[in-house]
Amino acid sequence: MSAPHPTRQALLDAGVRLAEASSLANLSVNAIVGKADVAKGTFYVHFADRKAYLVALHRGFHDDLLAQIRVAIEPLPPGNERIRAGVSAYLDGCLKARAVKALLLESRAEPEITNEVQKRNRAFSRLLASEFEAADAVEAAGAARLLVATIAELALAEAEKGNPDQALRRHLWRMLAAR
Amino acid sequence: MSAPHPTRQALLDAGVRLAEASSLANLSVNAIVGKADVAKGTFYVHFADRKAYLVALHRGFHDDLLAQIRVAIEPLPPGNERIRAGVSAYLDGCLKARAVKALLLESRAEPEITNEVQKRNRAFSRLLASEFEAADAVEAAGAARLLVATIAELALAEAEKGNPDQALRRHLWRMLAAR
DNA sequence: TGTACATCAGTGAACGCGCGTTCACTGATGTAC
DNA sequence: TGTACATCAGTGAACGCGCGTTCACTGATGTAC
Repeated sequence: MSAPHPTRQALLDAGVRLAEASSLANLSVNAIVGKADVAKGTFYVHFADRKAYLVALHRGFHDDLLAQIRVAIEPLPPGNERIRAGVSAYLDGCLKARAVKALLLESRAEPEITNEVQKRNRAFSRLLASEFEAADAVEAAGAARLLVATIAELALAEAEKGNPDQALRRHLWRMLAAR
Repeated sequence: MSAPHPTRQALLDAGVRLAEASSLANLSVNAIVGKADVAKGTFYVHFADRKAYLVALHRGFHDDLLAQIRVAIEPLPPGNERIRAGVSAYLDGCLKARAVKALLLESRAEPEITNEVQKRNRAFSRLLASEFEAADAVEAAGAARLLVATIAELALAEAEKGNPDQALRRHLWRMLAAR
């Protein structure tokens, strides 16, 4: 993992800060370069176009989340405790990243990055399905897809609230067990 | 329920047809009046601005869905069968409305109508929670919220597929039972 | 050590474009007398 | 029946605006000789 160019990173950081404060729709190139305090042309030194920038922003967000999940589940043996640890890592990671509302939800509307979001959600679903000791792999995949959507909704609910919602998490554990 | 003005209805129909074909982002006033074959100024005869139009579009969509659900559950006694009938009516209604992808998902990004979407989702949640014969009303509300998100995701999955996904629905019934 | 050239991140004015919205106007229909 | 006026949906050219993108240029740093 080579160190990214500092100005490129500054532009991505500016995007995260903007997404924290408002919505993806306000992530204009003007706003980004304003926040990063660089000239407009500089944006195009580091990104082919706005679409490429948004994809990069997403990728960074999800890569971070995935890394946190891996750290959380790595020491645990397969089983429900491991699954809950992974899901908790996801939810806690979302809570720390206050840009989650914009990145998780609103970006689904931008046709340019829908593919990226779907790819990431499928990756999460596969990860979850692989934890189910399922006799039928197809059934596990279906269950995982619905559960990933449920988990994302919970992350949004907590993002609005600002802190963990234990009652909702309890419901989630029950759904995970019922699968 | 008084009959709406025909031109106003034509503008709303044009929006639905556009949403079926592409995304909400493409629902520009230009595109709408083009599809409805009226002058641009006519749009503002019937709607205060674009935001008011989008809210009206949503309201129509959800009112239809709710009416279908009410018809489906009305003759049934309380219980799991009634819940499944209501959810099935929702999913089947979404499948018939091919604009569902745009209206259900992408509109969450438009800050102007987020409130409207949240209000409607809360209404669905309350409807679902009221079907649970719960000792604890607070717990039922939490479960209902997560389940509404799961059901919406399933509707999206079926919208992409084009027909009912029985395996996913089976998972949903299991989650509804586990609640 | 000094000169010439190459590289490349950074600059910011300028561009065309499509957007949402406005507004003076038209023309059909209804109402008053 | 005819005339004058009011109402109101509909028109479309024109508006200002902010957007994403381009491009000729700058200036610092590295390389060759």
